[in-house]
Amino acid sequence: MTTRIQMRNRARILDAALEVFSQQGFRGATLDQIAAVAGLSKPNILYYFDSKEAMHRALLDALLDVWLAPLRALNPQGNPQQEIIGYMRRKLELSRDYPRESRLFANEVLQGAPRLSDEISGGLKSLVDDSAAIFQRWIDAGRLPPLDPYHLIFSIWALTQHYADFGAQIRLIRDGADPLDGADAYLEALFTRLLAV
Amino acid sequence: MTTRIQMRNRARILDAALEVFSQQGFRGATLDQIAAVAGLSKPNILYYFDSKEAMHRALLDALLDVWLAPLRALNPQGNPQQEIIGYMRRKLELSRDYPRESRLFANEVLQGAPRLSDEISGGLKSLVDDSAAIFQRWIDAGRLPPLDPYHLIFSIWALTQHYADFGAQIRLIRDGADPLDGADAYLEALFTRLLAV
DNA sequence: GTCTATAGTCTGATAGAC
DNA sequence: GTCTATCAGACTATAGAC
Repeated sequence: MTTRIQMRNRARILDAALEVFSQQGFRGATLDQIAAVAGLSKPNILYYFDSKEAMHRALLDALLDVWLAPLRALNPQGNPQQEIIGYMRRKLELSRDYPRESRLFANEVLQGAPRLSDEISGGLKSLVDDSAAIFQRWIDAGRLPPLDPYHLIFSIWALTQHYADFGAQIRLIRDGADPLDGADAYLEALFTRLLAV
Repeated sequence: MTTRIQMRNRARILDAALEVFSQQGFRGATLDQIAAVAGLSKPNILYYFDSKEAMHRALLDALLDVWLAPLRALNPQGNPQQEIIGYMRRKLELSRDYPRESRLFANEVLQGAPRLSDEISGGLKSLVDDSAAIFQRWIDAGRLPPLDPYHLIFSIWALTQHYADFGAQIRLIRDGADPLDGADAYLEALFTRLLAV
């Protein structure tokens, strides 16, 4: 049986682990740091998770649903421009609301995705293939300009995730301002121009 | 005096360090790994560099010139569309020719840029400010659409560096193909559409 | 469930022979 | 200049008291 205290502690540990892993990467993070952020002792967090890797895996697995939800929400029957810009907006919201998750994912991919499970990578690939097929049909129907569908998806990821993953650099250049200031309007203008037929 | 052997060993160590740091991050990298890749013993690489951090610093410092060169090549007297697309192309070439350097930099920024020297960050900021001012004058003259100059720069970085930094993810989705396949044509089309007045 | 204590391993760096 | 040997500290994980 799982008590309320157990659930609360698990949640606190995962939140602390996300905080540390997203900033330091897997190997850079230490259980001491995670325990300190969680406000628990080191053996205690290992009572809830078998190992450091188990914590990391739990975070990546939990990430999957949140991360792919915007792409799943794409409607093949909708208006191409509205659908794609809507997808971009939802991805940008993820950068705003879940920057730590974005950096956790970026850290993992940057290191060659060694701990990304087959489930995650497989689900990701088939979802991208399906979405690219939808884009291609819109292009064939003359409702979108002839842009490579895969690169279109990559460019949405690149543009939106950049604000979370490279936020430190943007803050440095813009004197500490919120990296996402003005990003909505800029990206909407960019995609409006890009997708016009 | 510095001999040829010393120079060659220094270069081998730096190349090995780049290989390991770019894939594992600063804390994830170990001197054992770097020594193995360099084909030298651990004490020997510490004979050439005082510490692990000294190696990392040497790499980041060497990175500065290469990394900022494309932005320096911007010509205020040139044609806005050609200048910006030319800048984008040179940045994309960096992702193709120096993906490890791109990932080294990404790792550093992702972790909050704790080891980015003031010289690097200061030089970066003033160069970006100058370039943004050039873009703004082009906009004021009606030669560019009214796009936020800073976000325009961020989007060039995001789009081009993504192919190096997230290459593992792209390779996974595209069945192992070269991440940069078709990127040139796609990005040229994107910026042609974006920058048209 | 949570703690202190600690085992066992890894890591950055140094000592000293050659 | 390069090696073997090794130190001191940090790290993940476990043992065992409570």
